[in-house]
Amino acid sequence: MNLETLQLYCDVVRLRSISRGAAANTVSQSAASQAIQQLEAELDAALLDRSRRPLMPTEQGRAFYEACRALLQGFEKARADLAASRERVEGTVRVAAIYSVGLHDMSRHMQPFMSAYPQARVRLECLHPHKVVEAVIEDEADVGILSYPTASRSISVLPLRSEPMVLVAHPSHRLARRRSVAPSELQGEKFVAFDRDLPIRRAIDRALKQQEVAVEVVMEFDNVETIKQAIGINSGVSILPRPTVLKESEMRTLAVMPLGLPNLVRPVGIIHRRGRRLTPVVARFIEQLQQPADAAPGGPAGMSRP
Amino acid sequence: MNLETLQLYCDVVRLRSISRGAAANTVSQSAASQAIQQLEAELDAALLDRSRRPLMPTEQGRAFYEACRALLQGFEKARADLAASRERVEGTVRVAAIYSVGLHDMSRHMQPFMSAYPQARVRLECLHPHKVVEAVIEDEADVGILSYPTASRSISVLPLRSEPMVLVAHPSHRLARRRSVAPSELQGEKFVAFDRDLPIRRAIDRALKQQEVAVEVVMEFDNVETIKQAIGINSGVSILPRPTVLKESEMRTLAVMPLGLPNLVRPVGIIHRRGRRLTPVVARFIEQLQQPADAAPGGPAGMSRP
DNA sequence: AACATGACATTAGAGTTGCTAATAGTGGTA
DNA sequence: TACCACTATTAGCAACTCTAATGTCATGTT
Repeated sequence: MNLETLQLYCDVVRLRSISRGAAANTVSQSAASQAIQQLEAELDAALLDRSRRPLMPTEQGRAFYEACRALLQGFEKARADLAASRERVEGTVRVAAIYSVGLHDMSRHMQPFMSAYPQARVRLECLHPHKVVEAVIEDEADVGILSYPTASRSISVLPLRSEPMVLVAHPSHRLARRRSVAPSELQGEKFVAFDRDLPIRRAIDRALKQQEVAVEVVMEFDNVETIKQAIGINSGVSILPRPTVLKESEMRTLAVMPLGLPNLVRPVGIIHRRGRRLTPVVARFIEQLQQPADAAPGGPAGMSRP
Repeated sequence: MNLETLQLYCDVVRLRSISRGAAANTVSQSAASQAIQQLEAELDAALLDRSRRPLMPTEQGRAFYEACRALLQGFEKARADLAASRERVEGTVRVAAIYSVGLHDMSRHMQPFMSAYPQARVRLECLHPHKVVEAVIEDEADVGILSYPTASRSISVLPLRSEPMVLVAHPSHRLARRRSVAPSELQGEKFVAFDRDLPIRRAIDRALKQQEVAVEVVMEFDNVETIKQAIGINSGVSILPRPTVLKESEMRTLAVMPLGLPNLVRPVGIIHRRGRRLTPVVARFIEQLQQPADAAPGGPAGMSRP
C-alpha cells in the first residue's frame, strides 16, 4: 500500500478518469488501471463504478477518497515540517562550556562567526566540567569546551590552547608585591583549592608535590569564581589560569604573580562526539574557535599591507 | 513511499531497535535496515541516531514518528470505515417501484425475506414509472419494479406477472351490475384515461382500436389512485389492472367487471442494471419477488402435510 | 586494554513487483 | 450500427525488494 497509489486514486476520482489520473501521475494508463485494481483488491472494496461514463466513485469510494486526501495532506505536512526542522537543526550550534571559558571565549568569536554564517544560531550553555562531557555524549551539545579534556571511545578532543597558571593572592598578602614567586615560597601557605575530583586540582597537587612543597588547604571549591571570591576576603592564596584573573589583575583587586612552573598549565580543548559527522555549521564554528586570539577579524584575507 | 515502511519505522522507534522492528513486521533485519535507509533518503533527513545504543530517533525523527502514527491511525480508520460501509451497502436492497405495485407487493414479500436475511435492510421508494427506470440507471436503486418494463442497453428485465385488466366504473353506472362487459359496449363511453406518454395508455388504446371501439376521454392522469378517485365521483369509467382495484371491489366502492380482452394485460417486471453483478442480498430479494403470491411463507421447506 | 556480544550496515543474488506497449473489450453517441 | 473514447488484459522487460551471509561498530566485561 503506497502513497503514490493513493495519490493516483485521488487524481482519478478528482479527474473522473483513469487515463487522466495516469497522465497526472506520469504513468501509463495501463499502470494506473492495474494500480487501482490492486488498491481495490487490497481494500476488498469496489471504489469506482466503471460501468458508467464518466467514471464515478461508489459511495465507499467517495468516503475513501476523502480519507485519502486528508492522509496525503497530512503526509505532505509531515514532510514539510521535517524539512523546516532540518533547516533549523542544521543551522544551530549547541555549545556546552565550563564557566571559566564560556562567555569570555564566546564573545571573542561570535562576531566573525555570525558574519560568515548570518542565519546560524548559537546556543551556549555554561555547565560544570563533567556536565559538559555528559552533554556532548548525550547529544545535547554539538561541541564542548572545557579544560583538561580527555578523549574516550565516544569523545574526540581538539586542543585549543594551554593557559599558564599563576599565583593569585589578596593585594595585602606578603607576596603580593613580588614580580614572581618561586614554588618553594608557598610552603605552609594557606591555600584555596579546587575540588579534589577536578583534573586541575590533581595537576596542581602533582606540580607542588614534585617541587616538594606542601600547602595548607583551607577551602575547596568547584569553580574559579568562588575561589577568587575566597581570595578576595583574604582566605588564602591559590593557583589559577591566568586568563581567568585577567580583569582582576588589571583592576588591582587581586595580585597575580608568575610561578616558576612552566609545565603547570591548564589545557583547554574542544570535544565532540567521535565518529559523528559534523554539520557544516558546526565544523565552521570549531574552525573559528581555533583562530588565535589576536587573529584579524574577517578571516585569512586580512588587511595586511605589502 | 509505502505505508508498510512507515509502520516499520514506527515500530523501530517504539521498540528502539531495527531488528525488533523487523521482527514485528516479519521481515529480515536487512530488509528493515534498507527500508529505513531508503525512507531517510526519500525524506532527505536523518531520522535515527545509530551511533548510540540503544537506537534513538533524532529530534526530526521523533516529530516524524508522531506524524506517522497519526497517519497510520488515520489510514486504519479509513480502512475500517470502508469495511463497515461495505457491510452496510452489501446488506441493503434499494427498491424503486411504481405506486401501484410498491406497498402491496412489498408487504407480501417482506416477512419471508427478512426472516431469511435478518440483518438485511430494504429501502423502498415509490416513484413515477420513468423515475423508476432513471433510479436504476443512475444506480440509486438496485432493482426497479414497474409495469411495461423495457430492456435496453443498460437495463435488464425479469418478467414478474401479467395483471388482467378490468373495467372499473362507479357503482351507480349503467354497467355496474353486469357480470362482464364486452368491449363494444364501451362505445362513446366517458373514459378516465392514463396520460398519453404511459405505456399502459398506449396498450389500452391499441386494444380498443383493435375492437373498433371509440371512447370519450374526459380526463387523463399519470397514476391509478387518481383515476380511481375520478371514477369515484362518477366522472367516467376506466380500464385498470385488477390487483389495483381489489380493495375497492371488495368494499363495493367501485364496480369491477371483466372485459373480453384476454390479451389486454399489464405486465409487471423487475429491472436492474445490465452487466452489474448483483450482490447476494439483491439476488435473493429478486428470487423472493418471483415467488408466486400463494407460495407458503417460510420457503420451500414449508408446512405441507403428507 | 583486549575481548565478547549484540546490533546495524553492506553486498550479491533470487524472487517478486510494477511498468510499458500492444491489444481486446465496453459504454456512450451520431 | 458504427465509431469514438476509455478501460481491461496480456506479455515481456526493467526495477525493485527481500534474504542470507558477511562486515562494521558500540557497549559491557574480564
